[in-house]
Amino acid sequence: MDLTERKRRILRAIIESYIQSAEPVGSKAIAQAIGMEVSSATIRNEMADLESMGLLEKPHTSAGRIPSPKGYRLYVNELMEEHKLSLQETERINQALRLKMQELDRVLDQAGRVVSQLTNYPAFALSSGMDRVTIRRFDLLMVERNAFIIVVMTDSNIVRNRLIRLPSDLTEAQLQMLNTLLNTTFTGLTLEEITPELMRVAQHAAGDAYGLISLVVSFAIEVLESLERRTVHTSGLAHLLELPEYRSLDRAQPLLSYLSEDADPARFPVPKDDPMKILIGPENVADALKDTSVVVASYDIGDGMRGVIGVVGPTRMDYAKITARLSYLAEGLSRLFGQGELPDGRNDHK
Amino acid sequence: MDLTERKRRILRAIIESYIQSAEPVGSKAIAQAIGMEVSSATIRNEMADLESMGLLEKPHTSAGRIPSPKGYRLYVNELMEEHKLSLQETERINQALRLKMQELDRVLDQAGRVVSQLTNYPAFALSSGMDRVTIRRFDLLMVERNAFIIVVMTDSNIVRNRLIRLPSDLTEAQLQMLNTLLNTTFTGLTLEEITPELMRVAQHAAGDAYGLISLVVSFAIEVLESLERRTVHTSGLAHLLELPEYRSLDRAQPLLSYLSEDADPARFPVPKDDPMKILIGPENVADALKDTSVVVASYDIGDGMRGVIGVVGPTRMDYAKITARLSYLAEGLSRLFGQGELPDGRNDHK
DNA sequence: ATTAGCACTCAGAGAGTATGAGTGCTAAAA
DNA sequence: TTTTAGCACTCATACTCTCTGAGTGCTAAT
Repeated sequence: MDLTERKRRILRAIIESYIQSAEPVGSKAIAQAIGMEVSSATIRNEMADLESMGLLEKPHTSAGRIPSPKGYRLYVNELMEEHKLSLQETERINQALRLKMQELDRVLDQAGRVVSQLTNYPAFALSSGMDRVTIRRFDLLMVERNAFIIVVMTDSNIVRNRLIRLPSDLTEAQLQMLNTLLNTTFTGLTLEEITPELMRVAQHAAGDAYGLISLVVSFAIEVLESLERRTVHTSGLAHLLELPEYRSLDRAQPLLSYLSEDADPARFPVPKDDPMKILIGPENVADALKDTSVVVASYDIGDGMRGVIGVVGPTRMDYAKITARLSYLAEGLSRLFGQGELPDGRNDHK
Repeated sequence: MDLTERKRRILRAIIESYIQSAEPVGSKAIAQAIGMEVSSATIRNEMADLESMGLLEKPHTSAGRIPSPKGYRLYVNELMEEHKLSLQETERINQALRLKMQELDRVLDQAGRVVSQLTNYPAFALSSGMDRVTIRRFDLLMVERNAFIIVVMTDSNIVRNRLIRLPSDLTEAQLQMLNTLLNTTFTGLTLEEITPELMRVAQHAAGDAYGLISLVVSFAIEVLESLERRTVHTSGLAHLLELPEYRSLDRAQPLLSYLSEDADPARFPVPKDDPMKILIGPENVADALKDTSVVVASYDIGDGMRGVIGVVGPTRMDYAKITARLSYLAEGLSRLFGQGELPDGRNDHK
């Protein structure tokens, strides 16, 4: 059986109605939506066909039809019209980019927050853990006789610092020596390359100052570790409860706990080749997401790394609107990072 | 009518049973809990008295009794026994302090996360915005000809940094000059004291390099602003839904939206004089919290500043357990910060 | 002061019924 | 061959009614 133009129109009308109302759609309503060119009986026949093609489903005999995941897929691939962002929408996103990014101190993670506010769905943001990060340079700044600041900068242009206080005093000369030693011995090394042997070598070279060396190096290790670690941030989980499909706690609970707090980054889908990906219901690998859809977009954060933001919702989510907003935001983020100037001080990528 | 010893025992038994089960407590159950010294009829009489004293309530005629807020208050003040933390519990908290604090990069905010995991209730953490922060020193570190790192340190020993890239090149001498100018002109100033006039003066002094000055100063302003701003972080909101009183979404929804995301710090109670405060039901100012209880504790973050962590839950929350855990954690945090060594690099307080 | 006994209350569960939106099928009309 | 009107059928939902049992307050006896 082939998908005539009329069938497509009907399918699209059904999906768009269902996206709006979350209620099964009946033949009569569609007849009207289509424009009364045919009667509801005809629509019924068509709907029966669409069902046998696997594009529609019936919650029970005497309800209307709802789209199947396959139906949504067809819709997303072929039927869906690009949602044009209104001036207000783009303005709102731009504002979020400008304002929020200045306010929030961990841009990467907090991008998720913006997404969730923008879409009114729960959102997540992944920081893509980097491989093989190394320290490019160390700087030690004397503050008082017994305190100094460590500043380390990685090869991916991330800068981190820490204030260290010491029980004993310290001369400018010592610090200078330390600085040289660090920059000659510990730059350009990955986490694995900082071995105990290396530390022993450093111990020989440094003598008394070895205690200081190990303080600085363990800070460097912390920095490298934190950068290699991938992290998830979820936000707007409460939005889930606003949706009719999650009014019942039994439905909401498992999804919430899947998403909440210390979620495992590996559980979240990431777009591979394309900048954006839509996963509908069972297309998701994770069991907890089998009844939900996920839209993910990635954005450029410089140095060839990509950040990921995504939205989670019921399969009937408004794909057109969400994808439009998400991709606009992702583009904005890419631009922001691509320019080489991060608004926040503690996360500097090129 | 006075509160005899027996009445107190009965009240306590009722409250502790209700805390456990969330079900109205009947006279028979209490007779048993007390030890069968008296019959249920006697308990009923006592309960009637307790009710007329405003310590108990009836959801309806033929249910058992539940404690009133006044009852909880009495319990908390006089009846409650100190909950002794078990070895496992203290160990768990210590571990959270050690481990989590190293992992998480924004200790202050993330303290809330630990609380929520520790108590299984939604939790919040406030960073107490500081007054009159000033920059104590600026450091500029040359990275490449067209890039340098700004490091600023505030009078409260917080260090922040940012990498700046420039379209044009820059000499070491220029940077040196800039450094001196910044450290003579812009240190020790509060946000309000950095006026346009001051900027004009700096413009005269700096000449061509003014563009750089304004870059650095606007970064400093950002830092000062971010420190003066009080922020809330809530976590573990999903725990709310595990509680029987919030199984119905209509109850949970308003509280969730009150707590969620961009909540206003001013809405959250803070302990004033004592290190810990319990607010029971209507004792809360905020309408949305009228049916809930809040336990808040503050901890020392150095430089005379205090952080606040708190737990939100139904009025029947297990005050004994929660307060014990919260205060132990708060003490641990105070110790951690008090030592002057913060585990994370980007938030250095004394 | 305590207790046994008893009538009374009332939320919640379960059963039965009505409602109506929506379907599939058939047979006639286009 | 396609479309349509008509009709019997389905079934989730809402509603009503009744029953049950935990729990109460009161009274009279201990």
